[in-house]
Amino acid sequence: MNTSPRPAAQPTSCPAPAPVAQPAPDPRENQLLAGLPEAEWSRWEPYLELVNLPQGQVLSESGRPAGYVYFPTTAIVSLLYMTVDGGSSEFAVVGKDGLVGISLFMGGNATPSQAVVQSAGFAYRLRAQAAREEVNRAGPVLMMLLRYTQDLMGQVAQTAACNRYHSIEQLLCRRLLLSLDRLPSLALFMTQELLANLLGVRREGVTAAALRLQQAGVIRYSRGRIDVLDRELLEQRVAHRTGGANHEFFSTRGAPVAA
Amino acid sequence: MNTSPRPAAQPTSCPAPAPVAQPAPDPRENQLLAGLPEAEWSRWEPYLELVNLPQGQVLSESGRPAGYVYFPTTAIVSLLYMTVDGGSSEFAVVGKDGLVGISLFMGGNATPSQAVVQSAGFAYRLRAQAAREEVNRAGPVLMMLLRYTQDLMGQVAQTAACNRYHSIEQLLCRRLLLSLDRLPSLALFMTQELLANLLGVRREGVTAAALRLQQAGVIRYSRGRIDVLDRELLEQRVAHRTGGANHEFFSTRGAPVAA
DNA sequence: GCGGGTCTGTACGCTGTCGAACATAAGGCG
DNA sequence: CGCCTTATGTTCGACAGCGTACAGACCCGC
Repeated sequence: MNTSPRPAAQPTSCPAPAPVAQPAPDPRENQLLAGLPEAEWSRWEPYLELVNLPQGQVLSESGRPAGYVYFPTTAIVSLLYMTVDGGSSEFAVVGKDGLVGISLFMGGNATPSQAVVQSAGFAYRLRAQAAREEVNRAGPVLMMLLRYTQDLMGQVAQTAACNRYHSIEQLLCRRLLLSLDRLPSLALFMTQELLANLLGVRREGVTAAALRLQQAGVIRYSRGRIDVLDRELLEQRVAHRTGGANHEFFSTRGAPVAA
Repeated sequence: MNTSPRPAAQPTSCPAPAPVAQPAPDPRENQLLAGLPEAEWSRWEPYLELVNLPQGQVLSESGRPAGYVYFPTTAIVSLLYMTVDGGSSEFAVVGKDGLVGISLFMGGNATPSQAVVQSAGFAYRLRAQAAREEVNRAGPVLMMLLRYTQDLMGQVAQTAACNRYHSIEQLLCRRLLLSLDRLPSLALFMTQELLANLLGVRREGVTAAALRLQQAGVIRYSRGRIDVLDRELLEQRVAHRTGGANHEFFSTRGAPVAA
């Protein structure tokens, strides 16, 4: 059986690429914001506040209510389920495809979860109060929020299934793709240790899997930097049953949310 | 590594206790319905339709939209994530504490999931259209739906974590408790084969775990009937680390939803 | 260019789970 | 009562992942 949960996945150290890239961050890079009708968008725009999220920052915790809803553009955020003994397990990944802070506009949040910035970058945030008001309007924004929530649910359900059936290598491939889908480049900045914590496996397990991937020419990595050389191969390995039939398994990408 | 997903968990055979018990089913046994304010409740009551759900019935599938939202009272429904090769993995359990058909009032449902009646019983159902109209009112009903969705998310996230860290015995204990929390009695009607499919493990693994539980006086079972003798012991075993420190782990019960 | 911290690679024994195949028991039904 | 189906129990070898411990490799700062 699996035993101790991995330590909490908030690396105090991780080789983020210095003070992060500085390109102009357009709020509409976030797909949810981009999908808003003009009317709602112009109402919101003045209230959106640009923030630079350093890797490791905690955006929300189960106990106290976070004051903002975050719409990442270049940042990536991990949603972690916290165990009683301080461990954690990632159950969803949010990037430019989504938003952090669902619990703000859906009633009480009793789930021991945490949102931690996993990859430094930019996000736009909105005061919780503003978000709640939008819910009461029962307009397109509410629909957007509901659609995204639905999508997130799908991602979490898939995570549950993967956690049950996948090998470490498969989990790793899937996780790399989750980040890849939310970044412009093919370079990921995360150590094997961090990956192990997110996936809930041993660091050595990640090392072994990463080695295989590197030898197969799928990725190249060194000290916290991972370059994806062949995305297709990566996708194949998620589905690939190592021994046995070669059927597909889980699709990796979440369904596109905002049109 | 884990390999093949378990076969789909829709047992064509399962020793349900004949034509099910026939007690008078009060809609307000469902906690969500019970939590509605008077105004909403009286608006809804005429539209609620009592249905008797046989074990194995599929309430909704990813492809086609189900026409109803179901509020179980005595029935229990499994939410299953479907894999591409026909396997399935349970990611949530819904009983009198919740509702089936979230995707009806939240936009597009791209998740390959299925809602299957796991334990025969009664439920009240409402036409999808009626549910959608309530969302647009942005009233207490919407709040109720959002709160429950939030709760469900928590349950799914927990399932993901459990699937990563728990042993078969722990998974089994948790699953028994999930059913127990949604039934009036201490008798569960499910074969080890069915349990194995829900949990995503081998039937033999369930047999071994169940044997240990029986020998420890936690449960007693025979051919599809499981009697829980000591619920507390069951709860302990979910958290219990077999070897090593004895800290708690995940709480089993979902947070109460409707006040 | 030397030292220390961090990230990655390797090894060993152990246990839980898997796949497969088969043995026993408990009900249902004719 | 006896047969057949279904549920549960048992066994065996294989192997992925775990815990632990340690060795190299790379980077940074002094």
